[in-house]
Amino acid sequence: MPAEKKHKGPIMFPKATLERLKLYHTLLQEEKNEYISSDEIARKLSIKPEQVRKDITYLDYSGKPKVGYHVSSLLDTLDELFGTKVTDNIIIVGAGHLGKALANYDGFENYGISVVAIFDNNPEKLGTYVGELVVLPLDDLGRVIRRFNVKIGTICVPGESAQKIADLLIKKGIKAIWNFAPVILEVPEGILVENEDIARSALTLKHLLDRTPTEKI
Amino acid sequence: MPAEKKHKGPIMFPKATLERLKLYHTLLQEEKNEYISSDEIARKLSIKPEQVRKDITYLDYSGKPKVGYHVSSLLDTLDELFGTKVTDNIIIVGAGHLGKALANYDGFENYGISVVAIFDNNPEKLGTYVGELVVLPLDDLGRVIRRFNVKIGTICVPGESAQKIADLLIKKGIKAIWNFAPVILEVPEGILVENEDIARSALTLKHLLDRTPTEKI
DNA sequence: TAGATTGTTAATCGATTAACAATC
DNA sequence: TAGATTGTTAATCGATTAACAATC
Repeated sequence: MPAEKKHKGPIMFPKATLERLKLYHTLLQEEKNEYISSDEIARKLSIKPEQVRKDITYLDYSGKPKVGYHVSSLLDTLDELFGTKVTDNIIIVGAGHLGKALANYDGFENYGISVVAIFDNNPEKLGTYVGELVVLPLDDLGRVIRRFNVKIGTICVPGESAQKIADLLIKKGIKAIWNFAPVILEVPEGILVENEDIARSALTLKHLLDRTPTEKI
Repeated sequence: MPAEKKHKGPIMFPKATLERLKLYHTLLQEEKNEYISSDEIARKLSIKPEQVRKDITYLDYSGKPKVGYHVSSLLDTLDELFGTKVTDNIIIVGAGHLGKALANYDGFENYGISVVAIFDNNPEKLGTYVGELVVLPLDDLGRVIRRFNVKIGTICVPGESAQKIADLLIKKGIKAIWNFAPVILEVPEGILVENEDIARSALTLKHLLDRTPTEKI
């Protein structure tokens, strides 16, 4: 059936809009007042108020003219959008400093993320505790993924082994990879990858910093 | 002097281009061959080859028709752009799990980042070691910033105290903030903020995952 | 030379902004 | 009601893509 373009179902958000919606989410969580205006949101994020209003039109939500947006119900709408009230079980592969920090990260609670296991093949780490979790061998991956219905796998291993781990995770049924390793992963179609290489993100900072006009002496 | 629009000096890159250039940087670091084509870069990143070529025109670099881009010299150009060969000293505030993981992160070496100090005001942490660094009290901030010419301050404290720490860092002379706390910071003009709230970045993953067509049963 | 690949210009597309209408 | 703020439409701007010229 051609000429059938607009179908019901998941609305696609412009990527930039989605990024801003995440920032609104953070901002609203901090907000103490009952209502907030597009002007105030914009000011705090250094963007334009019409941008904020436009972004919000993508949501199934309306503000009140003359009053602003009702903070808690806009937050509910965003929680719905991101699924933060639905808990997703995730696993972490790699019990190095970063893997351990993530396993212990308490910020996940508010976001519907629960770390159910951490894996490592280093015999010295196997069986040790990371918070309340015991470090498990990779052989247990499949079992844990099935048992906890895990869709998201977090990669915290060195770059050299990241692709191998990605392949393994996918083979064991993972649908999305949260990649903290400093490499570009190749994955089959349909598998999501979210890159989170921490050093790479510092590049933006370094780039902008170096270009800031030099101070007068 | 009006009508003077195009001035020499730092070229401004479109934000999206800059993001991709970071990915090219990562990709080229892994590349074993001497040359790489725009087609291959595009394939690995799931983008279009003309996008890659266009992005590269922003750089002071030319490829070779019929051959491709010379990997090591393109990498040099990108290193120059991001300043990865120039070491920036950074400090970390907050010696929790994440702060400690960052202090120990060995991926920074390749990116021209050196962690010179970690701070915390919790008396139980003061004086303890994080890798080779001793946890220092916030009172030492100014001294360390001056001594090591620190421009980048990393915030790894809980959301509640993040704004206070940001204010303090700026007062002590920091020019850029790398913010791992789950809040939006307000800073004076001229101060850079790079947000890196880890849980927030999981929102994208959750959002997309929830919208993936449900599997047939 | 022919062929492959880069580089560039023009066309298209999409996102942002401006202007203003709607609304409480 | 008047005024403030949202919501929407149209204009602008910028980024992506397509087409093709340049080049080795």
